[in-house]
Amino acid sequence: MGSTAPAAFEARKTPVQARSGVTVDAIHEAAIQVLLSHGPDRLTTTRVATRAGVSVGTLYQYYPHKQALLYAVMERHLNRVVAAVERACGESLGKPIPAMVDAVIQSFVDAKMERADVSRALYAVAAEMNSISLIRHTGERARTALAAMLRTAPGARFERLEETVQMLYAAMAGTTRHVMENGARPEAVGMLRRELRMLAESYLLRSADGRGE
Amino acid sequence: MGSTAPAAFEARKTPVQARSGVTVDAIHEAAIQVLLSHGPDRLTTTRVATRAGVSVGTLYQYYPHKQALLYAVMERHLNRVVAAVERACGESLGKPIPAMVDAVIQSFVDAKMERADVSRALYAVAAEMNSISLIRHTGERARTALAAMLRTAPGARFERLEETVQMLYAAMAGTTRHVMENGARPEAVGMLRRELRMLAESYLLRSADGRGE
DNA sequence: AGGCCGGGTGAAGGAAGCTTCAGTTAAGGA
DNA sequence: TCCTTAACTGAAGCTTCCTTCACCCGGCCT
Repeated sequence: MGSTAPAAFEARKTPVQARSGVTVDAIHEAAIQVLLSHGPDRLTTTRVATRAGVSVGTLYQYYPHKQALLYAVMERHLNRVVAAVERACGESLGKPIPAMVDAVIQSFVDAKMERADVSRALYAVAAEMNSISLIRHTGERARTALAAMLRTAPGARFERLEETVQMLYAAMAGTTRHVMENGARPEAVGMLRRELRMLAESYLLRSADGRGE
Repeated sequence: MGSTAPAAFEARKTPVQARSGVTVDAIHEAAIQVLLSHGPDRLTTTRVATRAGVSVGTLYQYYPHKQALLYAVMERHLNRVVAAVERACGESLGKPIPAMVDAVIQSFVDAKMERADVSRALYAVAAEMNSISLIRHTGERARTALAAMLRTAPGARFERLEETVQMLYAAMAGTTRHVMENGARPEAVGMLRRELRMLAESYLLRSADGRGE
């Protein structure tokens, strides 16, 4: 985990005994809770530690500073989501576009929703991590997987695949974020699933010269 | 200005003489500069004041606290953008869907780009204003205008206009944000314009039962 | 000329947080 | 059982900022 994390954000020490593993998890979870209940600017290391049931000192044993903690939480979440997208893409190679869309949109939304609270909490953090490449890099991975998949769509010929994929991904991420930031109510999620599929499908079919099936 | 701003965020005093108007503008501009060069969490009132060429005291003469300043900057920008969308919608009543899309997407992207730096700087702030209704409220206005426009599209019958509009707006905002956060390079903006139009058009035509002409 | 007032100044008080470190507690092997 | 070492503790130092307030400047009216 975190093999590509910039030096400044690397974890301080790796859990050896079992209990410390539990502690790290508790800290992660606490960070999310605090993020949600107090907001990003009122997240203090002490608060996180208290919520996790440990002392601040313990927190600093695993993370060199506050930012590193947030980075780790973010990383864990993003990895989960891209992994889901990559899997869906891999399993849809060669299928017609509508099937691809079904698979990808579903797994994407599912991954986000499985820990909707985390997603929601992290959007706020993301802004302050702007300069960091983590997010950029993760998006890159997702787009690569999508492009690889679309290239195998039977009968489809994308004029500018790069751009199409970029747009597709931005639309996916953007609309999902929107729903999240408005509370992710079940009916809103249902509508997201339905409409996002429609949006993606109509856009892709239109972009694919050869009609995509 | 700011007639709907919550009491806690209201400006302290309204400029009377000309020079104070200049000062307020300078402070606004400085806030944006600092936001861009230092990031939201390193924006300090002193830094903003210095950059604006005034002293902190002056800043506090117009805004009761830091948040109020950021609120004001945000408000000004959002108003500009929604106004542009509302105008485009108003002028496109009764036109066929592709024409509507052309007008709206163009004015939206234009409005964002006219002060791309502001847009970019404010995304970061937005996260910390999550609880505030300003953003929600502005989105509402935009969606209302879009819905009113789409209702007049000849030959189109939208099954679930509410949802369609919500999705459309989320896609517009989401993709634009994406481009912004990646630096808004000219070619990226060009691609945004082109692809967003295509995406919106194909989605809307597909959503409109009656084909929308 | 005198004084009123919009506008401006910036040192200093005080709160809030991050991070450290000297010291304590608990595991697990010998 | 004893000892080494991982894990944990939390008060205190230090820094950073927000915000205030007592005071200054200069135009304009009488």
